[in-house]
Amino acid sequence: MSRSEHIPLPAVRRLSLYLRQLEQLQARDRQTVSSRQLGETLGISDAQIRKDLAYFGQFGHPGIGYRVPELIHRVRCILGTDRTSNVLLVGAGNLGRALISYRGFLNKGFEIIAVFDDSRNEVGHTIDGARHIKIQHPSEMRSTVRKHNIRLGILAVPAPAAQGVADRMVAAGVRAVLNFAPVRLQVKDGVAVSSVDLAVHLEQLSFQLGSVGS
Amino acid sequence: MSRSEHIPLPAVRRLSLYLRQLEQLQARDRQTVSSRQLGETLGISDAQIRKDLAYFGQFGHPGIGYRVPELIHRVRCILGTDRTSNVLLVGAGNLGRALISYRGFLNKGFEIIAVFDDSRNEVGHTIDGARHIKIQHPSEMRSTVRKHNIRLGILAVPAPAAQGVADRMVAAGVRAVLNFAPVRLQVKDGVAVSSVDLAVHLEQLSFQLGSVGS
DNA sequence: TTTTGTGAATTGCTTCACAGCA
DNA sequence: TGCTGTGAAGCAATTCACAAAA
Repeated sequence: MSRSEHIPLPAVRRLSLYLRQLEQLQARDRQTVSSRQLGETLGISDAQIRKDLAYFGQFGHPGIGYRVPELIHRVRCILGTDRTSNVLLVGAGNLGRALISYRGFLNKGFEIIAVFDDSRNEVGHTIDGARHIKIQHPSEMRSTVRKHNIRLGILAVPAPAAQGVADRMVAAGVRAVLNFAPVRLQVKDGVAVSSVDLAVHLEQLSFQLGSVGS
Repeated sequence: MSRSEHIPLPAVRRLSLYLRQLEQLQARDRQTVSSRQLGETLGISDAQIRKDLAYFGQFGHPGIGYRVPELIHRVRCILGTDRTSNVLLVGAGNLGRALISYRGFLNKGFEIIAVFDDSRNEVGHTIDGARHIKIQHPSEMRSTVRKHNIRLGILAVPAPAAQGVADRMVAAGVRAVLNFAPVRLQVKDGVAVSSVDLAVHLEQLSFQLGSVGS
């Protein structure tokens, strides 16, 4: 069962949602949860949840449901967030700074430990928000990636620079890129890209506004 | 053909990508483009593009392709971005400020014209970045929404506050919400929600890292 | 009972392949 | 010839429904 029989990407995305909900349940000292209960808050069917989890193994207990702490551990292992990953970020503009100071990353298993920007007046300076991260010049990227075993990079530069920076990141050894630029990135096989595209989100909402009619 | 025969949501999302690519082509004075050419840069098949566009009408010219300026106009009308929409934003923290100063919105047909935050030391102050937007208290939301005919709201507050703010936005008359909080928002029928979920993106990438093996 | 895990049925989306038009 | 628009075919994802387990 476990891996290899081809897992739908939507199932992986939902796994993240399950994990978050499970963490909330754990915070309330809930010991077990059924697929139906888990799905209710998330608007996902019980069958969907069981099938999603079954792609990765048998974690449930018939008649009982899923044990919350156990399932949290299993899902974290599946997603690879059972240990914290070092992350780099390129682009110390408004968005980049907002991401750096975003608290949510750390307890999700990600830590931004290096920031790059090529503009003169940024390099060498420290980010305002607490943790003393010095902004480095991109030329140092390769050595930093090796030194801290960085596999994931966040791309928060303007669109015209995005592909060039992505190439640099991949050349430096980064294997997964979270892209905020409104551009389709070309990367070699074995490198994963996930894009956050604000225009697409806004236009999708705008379309839905038109469909319902005001 | 046009509306009503049920349009796949993925098709709407791709429409945004087509539009962006078309705008780039127009900037290079390209007059026409075939579905194959349009798809090449985006990694989308020609048949997919023709089918997506056919959900909304017949815009192409056999033997020629699609006329770039014409198709741009048509797609903007479909998405509802042929005229600029007034947008409000709640949450003047790091992320909120980054979004306000983000240039990309305006020429995509969206303008943030009102910002709300309930923390004492924010209300009344002006956002640093250029355009003199005063931060308002949420109690003024309803009147501002009516006054400026706002239908779309951006939610950039911490998770625990998100549902409450969403309720307030909907009560004020907002019909579409772009949500940045890691929470499943409950809204009444007729209100559209689209969520940007960083944890989901990061965990998806983390999973893919594990699948390929380092 | 309750609830899982899973084959079977179904729904939805994408690709194929070709008639028709320029 | 080149290219669109579209029914038919194929594939992928979701839901159904039930045997097995507690």
